[in-house]
Amino acid sequence: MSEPEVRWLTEPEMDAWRSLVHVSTGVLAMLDNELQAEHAMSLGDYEVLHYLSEGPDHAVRMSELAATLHLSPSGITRRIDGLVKSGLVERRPCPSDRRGSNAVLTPLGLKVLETAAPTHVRGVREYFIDRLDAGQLAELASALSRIDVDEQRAVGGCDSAATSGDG
Amino acid sequence: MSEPEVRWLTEPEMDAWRSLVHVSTGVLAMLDNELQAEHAMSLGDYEVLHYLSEGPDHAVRMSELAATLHLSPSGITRRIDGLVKSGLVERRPCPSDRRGSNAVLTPLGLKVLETAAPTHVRGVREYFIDRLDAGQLAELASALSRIDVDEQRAVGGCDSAATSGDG
DNA sequence: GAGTAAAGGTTGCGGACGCAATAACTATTC
DNA sequence: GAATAGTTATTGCGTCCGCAACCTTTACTC
Repeated sequence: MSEPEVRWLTEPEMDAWRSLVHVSTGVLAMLDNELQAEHAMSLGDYEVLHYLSEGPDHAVRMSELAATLHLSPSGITRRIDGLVKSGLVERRPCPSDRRGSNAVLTPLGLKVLETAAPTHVRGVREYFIDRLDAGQLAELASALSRIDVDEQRAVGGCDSAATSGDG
Repeated sequence: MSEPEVRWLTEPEMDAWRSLVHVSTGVLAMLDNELQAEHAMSLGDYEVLHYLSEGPDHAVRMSELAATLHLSPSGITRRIDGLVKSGLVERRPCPSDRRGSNAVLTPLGLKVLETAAPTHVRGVREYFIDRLDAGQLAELASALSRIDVDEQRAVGGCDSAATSGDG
């Protein structure tokens, strides 16, 4: 038994795929640059703070953070390490499961998040939202929602995104 | 003069943005995992080979590779370093500009690309293309094409993506 | 309860990559 | 032509993060 026939991508399919990668990695890089320049903060850290701010009591389980942000266990551990060292996040034992930890937003962390938020939101608008009309945005969201990534294992060498790079 | 009024994101706007990031980093991570598992190759390397295969004489300028893949100059240098060490790519001086280098696909590199391509294409279909109908795909491509990332500087700390990086 | 399997989280290690500095070359201005 | 500024690519250094190994706690099986 040999190859079960490859269905190569058509031109429009290839275009759509490349656009998705190019746009998302490009916009993410620009947002990161802006946060870095104006608030000395990475987009990754911003995303952690933002997600914590939505959790009950501003607390989220480490494993949940990792899954949401597509980080490995060690990745989320060290990201939280950094935020703890900066005083933006605290680690607390999880009451219901003594294996686990919660990452908790500190008052300072909330303050920093609120300070950085305008920069981030402005960027998301400028580079993404405001370039589409409401209809396009709805179509795009609907299309993307059909692609439920989390049914599969998605942690691992995220290379270029980072490039896919990757990373 | 204080804040020039932040236009916060509406619910659907936020959804669209988060979906874009989540889907793209997630799909990139899965594709990278598959290439890694089946061909011991990163998605980033695959993308370089693929892009080289489309250049005239299978050659592309370093700076052009960097811009296309959203990598910094040092990033593309070391990625090519690795591919040269594996024998998949050669470096050649650029005839028209003696500062520059071309990365050139070797016969082995082309062979490796062709071997890995079915895995990659199958993944792109499975996780992305085949979950949308033709209309959705066209809408999505059209929407994304409105977001021309390269008008701005997009190289810099591409953090989460790369999500991972999203990857 | 004892024994095994599985899950949550941390650490050592190594790879990938951005930034700053540098070298080589080109373009521009005088 | 000389001087200056800009572009291209590479290297030193530091950071981020995935993998594998490990420890602790929980879940499952008997």
